[in-house]
Amino acid sequence: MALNETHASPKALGKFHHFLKEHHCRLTPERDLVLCKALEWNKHFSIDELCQALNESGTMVSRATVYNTVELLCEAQILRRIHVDLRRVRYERLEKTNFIHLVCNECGKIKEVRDNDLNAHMNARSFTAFHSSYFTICVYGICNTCARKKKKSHK
Amino acid sequence: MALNETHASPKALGKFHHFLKEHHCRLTPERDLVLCKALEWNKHFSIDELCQALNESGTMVSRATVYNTVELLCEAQILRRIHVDLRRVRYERLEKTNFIHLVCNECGKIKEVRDNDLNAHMNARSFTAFHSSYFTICVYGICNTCARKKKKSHK
DNA sequence: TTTCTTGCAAACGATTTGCACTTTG
DNA sequence: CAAAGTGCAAATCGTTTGCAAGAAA
Repeated sequence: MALNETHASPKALGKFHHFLKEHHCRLTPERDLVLCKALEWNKHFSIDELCQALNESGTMVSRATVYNTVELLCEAQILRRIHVDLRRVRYERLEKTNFIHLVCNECGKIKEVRDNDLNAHMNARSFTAFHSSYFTICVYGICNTCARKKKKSHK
Repeated sequence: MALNETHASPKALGKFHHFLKEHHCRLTPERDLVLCKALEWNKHFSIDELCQALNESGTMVSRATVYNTVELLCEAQILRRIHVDLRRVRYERLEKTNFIHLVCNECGKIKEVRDNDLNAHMNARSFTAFHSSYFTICVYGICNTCARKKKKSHK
């Protein structure tokens, strides 16, 4: 069940700090800022969106640091990376329910759909010689809006 | 059942030609060359690998044309694009059985695993207001080789 | 003959890197 | 104080684009 704990859940912050200590990394204000801002999203976001949001809230964190920190957050299993398409890598909270991502090949919009059976199946599944930490499912196709538009313009 | 019809299956070539005509695109030798070379793969490949293979077989096709043609082949439902990670977009024959891609976050290697139940489930599933044409499933984690290495070096 | 393709090279844009400066432990 | 992290700007690299020349229709 995806709880809507907006803003820095102390749980995630603690987890991150623990991860950093364990890996002999330093606790810096920038890292906390990035984490907190990232957790405000209830949907997937891009590095660029995260940077903009940080700028807008007046907290200055350089782009390079954001990249660096988001990478760490992925390793710490707090965020998950989704590769939707060529130029849009996106991130989301790992604790969120795992949705199916419906990607429209025309307009690029992403819709999220839940599939409990599928989740159960994937979570139960194990692989030989491989330790899985998370998975992503993307379905590519065309959304109704674009399909309608295409039909109209085509003939 | 993934048949191993190496080299240009005339079926795919015909399909491509039909697609091109339907979309008022021209039939060019370059497009055929790219298609044929792409079909030689039984695994996923990158644009770069495709270009290299074309060069090695002495057939000169410019990189831009390869990009262009592969795009067309995706639209024609002959190839499928897989977004495994940040810098590696890969392609594979669409007619191939849909495998689960196990991606190692350490070494980047991709292993393919079949899951018939999952395939059946996904193929049977339909989505509201969305017409799906294909899907990809990626599981991220760490392969045994890397896990072993990590354990050794860490402590 | 007209329009689409090709090939080249330049442009692009997200990500990475090098380096001097700052901060944490 | 030493080592790690930060910010900036430059470098990188896969992909895209503009345009002149060439080839389908």
